[in-house]
Amino acid sequence: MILRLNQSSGIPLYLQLMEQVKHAVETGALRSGDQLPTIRKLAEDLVMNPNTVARAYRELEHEGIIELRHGSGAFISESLAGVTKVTRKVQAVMQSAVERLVAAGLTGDEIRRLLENELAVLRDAKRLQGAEHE
Amino acid sequence: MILRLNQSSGIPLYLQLMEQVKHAVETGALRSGDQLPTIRKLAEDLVMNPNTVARAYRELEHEGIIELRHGSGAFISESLAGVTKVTRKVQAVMQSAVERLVAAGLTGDEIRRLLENELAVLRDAKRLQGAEHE
Amino acid sequence: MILRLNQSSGIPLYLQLMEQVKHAVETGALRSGDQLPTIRKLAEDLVMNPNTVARAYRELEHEGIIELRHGSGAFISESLAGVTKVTRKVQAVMQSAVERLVAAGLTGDEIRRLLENELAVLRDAKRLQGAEHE
Amino acid sequence: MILRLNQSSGIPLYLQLMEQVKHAVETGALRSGDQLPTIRKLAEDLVMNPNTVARAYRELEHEGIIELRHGSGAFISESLAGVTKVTRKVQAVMQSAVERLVAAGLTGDEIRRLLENELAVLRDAKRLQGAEHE
DNA sequence: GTGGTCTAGACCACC
DNA sequence: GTGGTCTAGACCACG
Repeated sequence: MILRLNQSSGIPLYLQLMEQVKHAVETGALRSGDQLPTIRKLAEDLVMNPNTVARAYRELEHEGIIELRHGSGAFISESLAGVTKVTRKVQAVMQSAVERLVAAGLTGDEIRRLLENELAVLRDAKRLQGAEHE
Repeated sequence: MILRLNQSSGIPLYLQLMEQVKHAVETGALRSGDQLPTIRKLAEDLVMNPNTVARAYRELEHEGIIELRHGSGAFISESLAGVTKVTRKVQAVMQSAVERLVAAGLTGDEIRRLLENELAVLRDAKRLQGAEHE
Repeated sequence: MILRLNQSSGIPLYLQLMEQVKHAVETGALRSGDQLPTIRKLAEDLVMNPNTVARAYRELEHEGIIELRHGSGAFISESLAGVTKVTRKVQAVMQSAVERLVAAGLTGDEIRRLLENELAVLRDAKRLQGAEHE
Repeated sequence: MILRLNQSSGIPLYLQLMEQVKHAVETGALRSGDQLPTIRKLAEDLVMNPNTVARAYRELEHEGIIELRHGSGAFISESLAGVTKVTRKVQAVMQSAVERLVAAGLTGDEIRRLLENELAVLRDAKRLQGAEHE
């Protein structure tokens, strides 16, 4: 699993960590039973405060994505009922769209705004289900 | 111009406002020279504090999107050099992708993570240009 | 007299106008009895609101720099007791300093901060007399 | 670092604060990595509202002068690319000029106008580079 | 304990 | 009437 953290993004580090673990689970890069790095090791590797890694792990546990087993570490949960499987086919849809938008000259921020706008339209039309961060 | 604000999203209201104004400018809903609502009026319409609207306007001015004329109001800048034109064709690309992803059962958050992942891949490949919020 | 106005400077237009008239008087470009342009004409020439020109003239009159004679126009005052004569020699001192600073790579803002710092030091030492804008 | 604020100057407090921090950075009184006082402490020391200090810090961050690290404090940026080094030699140029002008009887305001005039002349001659506040 | 956001309301400055 | 500043204080988010 590749972890890309951006210190100066303004997005909380613990949230960046959570999002990347979730995405890895969704794509199958991380599977039920897989062990995650220890808090201490991850904090060291990513040069961040162990409290921050701990918070990410704690909230991932709260969401049922991982299990914290005292004394032995953090593991991807066995039951991942609510997790959608993001297939390669599905990834290809986004990849293709992004490539066309970048080719059209759009920046990442502009693409994000486009996406948010589409999601907002669907939300207004009540066609979109599930937990939303906004 | 449609303004959709989400009080419970956790995203600062002034940022939501900024993003929506930027998107309106990118799609051409707002054009150079157009006058924006006054701070007080917008605050009243959106049921928020005038200081919060003022902060959004002030930061949009810093970014060169709008111009604040003391005593006369807020206007879209005449020179919008860095603004990409988001055409209907470009919007259709995103709309189509989102519709397929929603049909595949993905939630908004999952779609956002997919997008972030694609952008991160391109960023690593140094193919993506322009200001990024992360 | 050359008038240089900067619409986007953030400095009030009426103040810019006042400063330039004062400087012209100090250097002798404008002398006692000289007639200033009418409010209407100046507003037209500089593409600004006549109220703004009127305010500048009103405050210059308040400071005793000019006299407003109803029906005939604005004139530089006959008695300019408090006005320091800025000789060419004095101007040369500043010119030489600025040229050396610009040659050293400083921007206008940096030079202004240098000046403010020097003035503050003198002010603290109580060696500087006279009205200060700060 | 010496901070001189003038409550009655008409110049916004947050701007005065920004200018002084910038000058301290330019002269080397503050260096990359140095921690600034916390918002609350500075507000207390200067007898002003924490929000006002926060605004100064926020705008200095926008300009890339400082870095705000959530939960740990404010620090001078590591990369200060655009900052000119104001050496003692350069300071001496301004000091000497100001002393001669004060000796000639000029007030601070008159000296400021002299400077602005010189800068305007150079600007017109397109010899002056860099960000200008006007 | 750090910075960040938001509200409420007063008062000022500009056009 | 417009935007701009400042204060006061509550509450949240981060490390």
